[in-house]
Amino acid sequence: MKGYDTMNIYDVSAKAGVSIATVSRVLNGNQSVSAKTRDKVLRVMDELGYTPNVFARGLGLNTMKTIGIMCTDSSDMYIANAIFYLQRELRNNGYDSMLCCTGGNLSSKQQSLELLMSKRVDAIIIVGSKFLSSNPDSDDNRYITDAAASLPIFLINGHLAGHNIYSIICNDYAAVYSVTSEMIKSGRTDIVYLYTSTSHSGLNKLMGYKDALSANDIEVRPNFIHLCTKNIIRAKEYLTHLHDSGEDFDAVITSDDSLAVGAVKYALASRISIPDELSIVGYNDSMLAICTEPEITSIDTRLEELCTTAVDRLMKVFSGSESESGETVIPANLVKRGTTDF
Amino acid sequence: MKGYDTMNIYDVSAKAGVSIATVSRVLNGNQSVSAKTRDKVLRVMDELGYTPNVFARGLGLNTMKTIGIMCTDSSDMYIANAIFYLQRELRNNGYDSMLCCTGGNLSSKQQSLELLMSKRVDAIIIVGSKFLSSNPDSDDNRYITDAAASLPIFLINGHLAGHNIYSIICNDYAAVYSVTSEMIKSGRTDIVYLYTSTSHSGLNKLMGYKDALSANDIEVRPNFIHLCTKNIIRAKEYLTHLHDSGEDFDAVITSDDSLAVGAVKYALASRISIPDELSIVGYNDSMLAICTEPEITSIDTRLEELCTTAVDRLMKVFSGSESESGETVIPANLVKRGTTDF
DNA sequence: TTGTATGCGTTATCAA
DNA sequence: TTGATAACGCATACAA
Repeated sequence: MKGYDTMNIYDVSAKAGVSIATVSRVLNGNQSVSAKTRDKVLRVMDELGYTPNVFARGLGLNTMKTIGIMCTDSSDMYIANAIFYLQRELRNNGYDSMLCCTGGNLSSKQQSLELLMSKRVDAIIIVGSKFLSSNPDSDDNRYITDAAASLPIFLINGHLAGHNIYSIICNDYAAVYSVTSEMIKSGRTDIVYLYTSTSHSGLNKLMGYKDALSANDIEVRPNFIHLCTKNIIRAKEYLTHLHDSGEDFDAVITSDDSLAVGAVKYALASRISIPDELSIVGYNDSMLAICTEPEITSIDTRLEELCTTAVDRLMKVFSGSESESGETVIPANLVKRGTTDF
Repeated sequence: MKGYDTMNIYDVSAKAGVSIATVSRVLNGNQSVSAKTRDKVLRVMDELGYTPNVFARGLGLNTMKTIGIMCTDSSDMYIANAIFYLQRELRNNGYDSMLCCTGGNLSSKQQSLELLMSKRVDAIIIVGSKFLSSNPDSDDNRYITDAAASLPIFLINGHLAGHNIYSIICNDYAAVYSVTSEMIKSGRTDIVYLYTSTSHSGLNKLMGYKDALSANDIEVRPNFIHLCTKNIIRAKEYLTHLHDSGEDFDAVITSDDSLAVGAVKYALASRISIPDELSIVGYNDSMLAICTEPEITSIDTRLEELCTTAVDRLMKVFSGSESESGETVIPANLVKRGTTDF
């Protein structure tokens, strides 16, 4: 007993003694069906275990009520959470989702997008700023703007200009600027910045750090800024190296909790007290932030709001009540824990 | 400029001066087309930017080349990783995936399964033992065995008996039995076991712990076994409580890395040295295991192998070369780190 | 309120 | 090797 049953609208119509048009009307909640007829049809559908065939439906309507979700790597905790929220919200609005994890390779991204489009998804949501090329001059994002001619493209935590392209982003610049300023106000001056990515979002954060220093007349020191891979070990190693080479620093701000964990591990290994001698700030407020002792002060980027907002806007685009492309910005939120004393 | 272009097989046939049947043959790589005709058709397709309509195709073939993936919560790191691997493997085999995160609610699970089936997915992969009801006597898993009448159901890290149901699981019992034995052999006798779930897999692990104790003539003490939610804090609290109530223990084995992190935090807070005074073992070998200082010895459940094996078997089922339902068991692997001294 | 007829874009069967 | 044509299951414009 394999494969789907192949009950169709004709079977229902025959058994119910009505036309297929009437069955179809019942199926689609059309009002102009008498209650009596409707009940009969519904009863027959139930008896027969009938389920409508999505292909036939899609053929006429040319939509599957399905949204494509693309990301580079769904095992990244931040992205995994986004997928969860998006999927839940879409479902609440009667849409399903089809997931594509592409990896970092450009041609693989292009291929995935083509694949989703060949499945006739109704829109595409791209999660994570790393998905996009951060070089605005290159043609590397061209395939996305091209696709936007056919269907709405939403970017969660990413930015791309273009018609039919919608960005929902967290105010990363303001978040880092603000926490850096607070750090300075609390008396720290030698603040290291560790980051993971040169994406649009990554560069915004970095700029927030730099500008906050400048605004307080603190010199921006190149060796206090370091690009790590998203990796606990690398962060720990770099700080150890910095320390061993005689540099003094009393705070570390990071673009990801994993790097902050690395900073904590560096301090523990070097017998440096947290937060007295070293203050540490993470980013994303993930589970990693509460794994260490002390637990890590972290910037909550309000991912859930980003996702619900994206789906809300998408539904508005579908209903025609929103047509303006552009950015929606959501402010971040600082969660204070044991690695800071302000 | 919205919506998909609607080039079809007729446009191609007209422009190429052949029948739609011939176009279809070219599309499907049918051999009985002359090279000359094939080239012409391909050229026209390219010029027109034609892409076949999946709905029309699905209507005839009744398949979308899409696999449904179900889980309770894709933001769980273990599951997020599984989704990543599955999606990659399926893609390599020409299949796409449709994700459904259901939450823990039974009716929501049933609804999701119906939804996936209504989209005519070709098979369903269920990830995580928590998805299933662990009560074999209840009818709570009935909807799954029913669905198996229509399409193959695969379980990653879950078990359910039934025709057309395939389980790919890690040998959790053996893994915990083995690490507990090793712990005992290294001289520990007062071993606490913390676990997160009473799923099939969860109970197997617990049994491994109990049996290892019994095999070494060590008493199984009820208060040394504790069910936490998957939560760092709860684990820490319970151990603190145990310690404060005067119980002596020299090892903690857990069913999840998060609980092991809690154990480490307990030890740090109570100034108990690791691993000298307290030895700790985690489970799943996730990123959490390397967040703490010292890093946590953890059981690698070979999730990637589980996933690739599942997809391999699925493809065999599709090709008809595998028809036997049943379990595939993959052994776990102990990754030794700083929280143990054996 | 209900029914009839047609189109949607393929694949597959049968003839030529 | 090709072409004509019949499914495939549904939605919908138009008739009744």
